[in-house]
Amino acid sequence: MKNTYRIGEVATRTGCSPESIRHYEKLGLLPPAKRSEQGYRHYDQAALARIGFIRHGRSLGLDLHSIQELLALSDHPDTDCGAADDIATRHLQHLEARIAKLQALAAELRQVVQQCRGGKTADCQIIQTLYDHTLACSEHGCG
Amino acid sequence: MKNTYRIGEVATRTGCSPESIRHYEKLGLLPPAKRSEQGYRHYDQAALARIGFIRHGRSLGLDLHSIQELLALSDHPDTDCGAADDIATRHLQHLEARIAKLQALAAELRQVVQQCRGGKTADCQIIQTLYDHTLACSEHGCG
DNA sequence: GCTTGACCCTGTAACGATTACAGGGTTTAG
DNA sequence: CTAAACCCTGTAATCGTTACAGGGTCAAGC
Repeated sequence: MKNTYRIGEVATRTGCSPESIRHYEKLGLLPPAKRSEQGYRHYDQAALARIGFIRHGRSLGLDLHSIQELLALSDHPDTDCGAADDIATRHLQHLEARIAKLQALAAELRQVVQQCRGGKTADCQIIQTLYDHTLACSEHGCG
Repeated sequence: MKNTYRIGEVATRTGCSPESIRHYEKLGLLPPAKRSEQGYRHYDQAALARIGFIRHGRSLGLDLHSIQELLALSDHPDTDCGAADDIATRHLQHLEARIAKLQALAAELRQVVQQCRGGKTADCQIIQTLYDHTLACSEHGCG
């Protein structure tokens, strides 16, 4: 059981590329890593946990700014939890809005695809629909 | 009824910013616009229709590369319609996959948010869950 | 005539998160 | 001793859009 890891091993353990880890450090989500005499970054378990935190947040679709806010809250255990709840709830609403929009898009695209009866491009209903604004934009206010 | 429009008027008519129009031209989705003596771009009805095509494709979530392919097909009316169908179908599948992923994310995030009971950050379940990989990653293979 | 504001032009950089280099040094295994 | 695999920094690419900077053109109003 090693107590420190170089960036490559951290990458394999966390599923986070070395480039991303360095990027997080540059952005301030990670504190400057300790360096060996040759300048190699070394990470301990706490750093691994922090990178895992970031990765998990990213896998939930949180942006790095939100994750940074959550990390800042985590670094100050005495602050109120409501701020964290706000960030997560805000993101959840953002997600739900995006899902709704994508579903509307998919429904419209499904309709467009179904209109295709084969044949030549000149008669293709997919292309015709894209040219004709009034058809596909009628159901939801696009543009 | 004018027969040509300057870029600003095209922008208001199509809902596409002048910057984007110039960008589409640089990328080759639009042919080089005719210029006035002073170098101002001028557009006719056909160009307006083409920009509308692009905008509509974008509003459906198509990327500019796919739109360029569709425009190329549209420019060659004798080609087979199947290629257009492929592009649209491929994008639809892409959309559906993204929706499914976002829904899984939202479900997980909803669960995380519900665990928050208020209080101090030190006890916040939102932050704890982000630190703890095993909890939230169990349901779908994240990472 | 002269200024003000609204246009237009080009080229470049920013956004967010990641990836891919180039160009160089270090470690490790054969 | 050498080749592969690793590490470093810094820069540029990706995607589509927006925002500049720095300059030219044209209309209306004084």
